[in-house]
Amino acid sequence: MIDVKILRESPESIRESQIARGEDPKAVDELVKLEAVQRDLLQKYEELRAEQNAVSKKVGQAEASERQAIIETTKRLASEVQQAKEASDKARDEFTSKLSLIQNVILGAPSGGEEDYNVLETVGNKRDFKAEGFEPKDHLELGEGIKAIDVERGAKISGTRFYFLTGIGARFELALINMGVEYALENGFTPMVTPTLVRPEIMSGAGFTDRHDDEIYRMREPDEQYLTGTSEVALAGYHKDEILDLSRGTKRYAGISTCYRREAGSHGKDVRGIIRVHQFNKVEMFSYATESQAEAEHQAFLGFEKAMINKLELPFRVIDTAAGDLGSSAARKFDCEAWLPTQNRYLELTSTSNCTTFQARRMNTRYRDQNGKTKTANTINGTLATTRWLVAFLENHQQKDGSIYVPKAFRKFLGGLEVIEPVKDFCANAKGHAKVEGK
RNA sequence: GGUAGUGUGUCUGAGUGGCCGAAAGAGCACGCCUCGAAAGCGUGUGCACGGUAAUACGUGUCUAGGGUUCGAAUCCCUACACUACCGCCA
Repeated sequence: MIDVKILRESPESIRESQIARGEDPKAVDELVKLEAVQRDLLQKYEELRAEQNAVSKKVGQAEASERQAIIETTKRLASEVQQAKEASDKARDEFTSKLSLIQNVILGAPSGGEEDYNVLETVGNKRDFKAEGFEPKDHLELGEGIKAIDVERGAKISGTRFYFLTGIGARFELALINMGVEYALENGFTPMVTPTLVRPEIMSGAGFTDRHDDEIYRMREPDEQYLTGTSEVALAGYHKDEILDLSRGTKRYAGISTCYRREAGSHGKDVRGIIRVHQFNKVEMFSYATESQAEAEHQAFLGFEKAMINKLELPFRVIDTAAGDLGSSAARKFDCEAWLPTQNRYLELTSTSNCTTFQARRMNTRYRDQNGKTKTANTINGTLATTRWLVAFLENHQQKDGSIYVPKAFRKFLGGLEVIEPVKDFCANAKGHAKVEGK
């Protein structure tokens, strides 16, 4: 939720932000009017209420003889107050429900839609498979070759866009998570295994509202929880209604959780393999920061993501996402996208957003500044590692014979494996991939 | 799932219809004392919104939402949470 103060004091900045996102700025003008109406009605109610309180107070002190007369007048007042309150509440509800539809005010993001991102940086070199003398295979073919991915049985068991990670695939997943957690620890994050079912107010507080029905799983009645698509949701709610001490730096958490996404709006997109799936695992960075810490923390998150991708020796680029492609909570978002040789395009591996005060406002998470004043906290989130990395890993590190090179920094998390060899038979242990470091 | 109890400010905790935004203590801030600190003493100390040049002032807030009443921390209902016991279960 955006700050009402900004709406009152500089609605122009919100208008501009909405325009950059490709939204109709008329909604902002309407909100300004609604806010004034709402405030006016609130004042009227409060005046009446003050009068009622004053008169009611006299009842207790009055002599028995005059008490009855006073009660008569307060009775009349009480019904007026009731009416004024109803009018005021109604105006407030209308205002807040419309206010909550306004997305966060952007912070330097380029304006425009999905294609209007800025490329900030390109890291590493794309491999030249022609020069190497073979046609690259895609991640699914490779994954099946080393018996790491089984989408057929995934579909049999759960439906399309589900998969099994088998043998070395399952080990890759655990290794990646372990590497992420170890790296997070080195950088002052507290690892957290989070709930993946959350109450509706946590879901909407984090900025995932019912508007996103086609993206979100929800429990059947009478259970009201949502399945979260990222541990960001649980971590954004973790400090709900709390006042944090951020005087010694940001509060950093690394959420480890399974993530669930309906992907109902993405028919026909990324249908092959495990690029876009309903369920995956993720290590997610999440930070609470003061106003002055927030942008630096966002940059730090981007740095952590780049470092992690470098550990896997993947070629990638960093983009500054355009306003129209930001989530409603984000004021700015950087994505790291790995090169996908078989599709001749980049694929999003990480995403880090600065949500400024948008999430924390509804969660009522605050901190005290140097003067002891309470202020709404800023939240920053970012992917540290996730199942999708397997796709980029397989495609970029494949060798002519279908084996997969394991980057040095990653080996210790994978039992010392240097190369993953294709295997004929399904094999749940490492014996089928026996090239171990040092041997 | 059932029954019972509990839910008060940063924390502990008093408060059973008007004198309660709330005793007391702790914590915190400031001052005195001290070379400095601790102890001691004194003063102050919630939040949100409206309002003001700033004060003043007003409204709301004792888990949340309803209700009763002229008036609710206090009485009633519902939800949520916690605790205990029972049941069930990995």
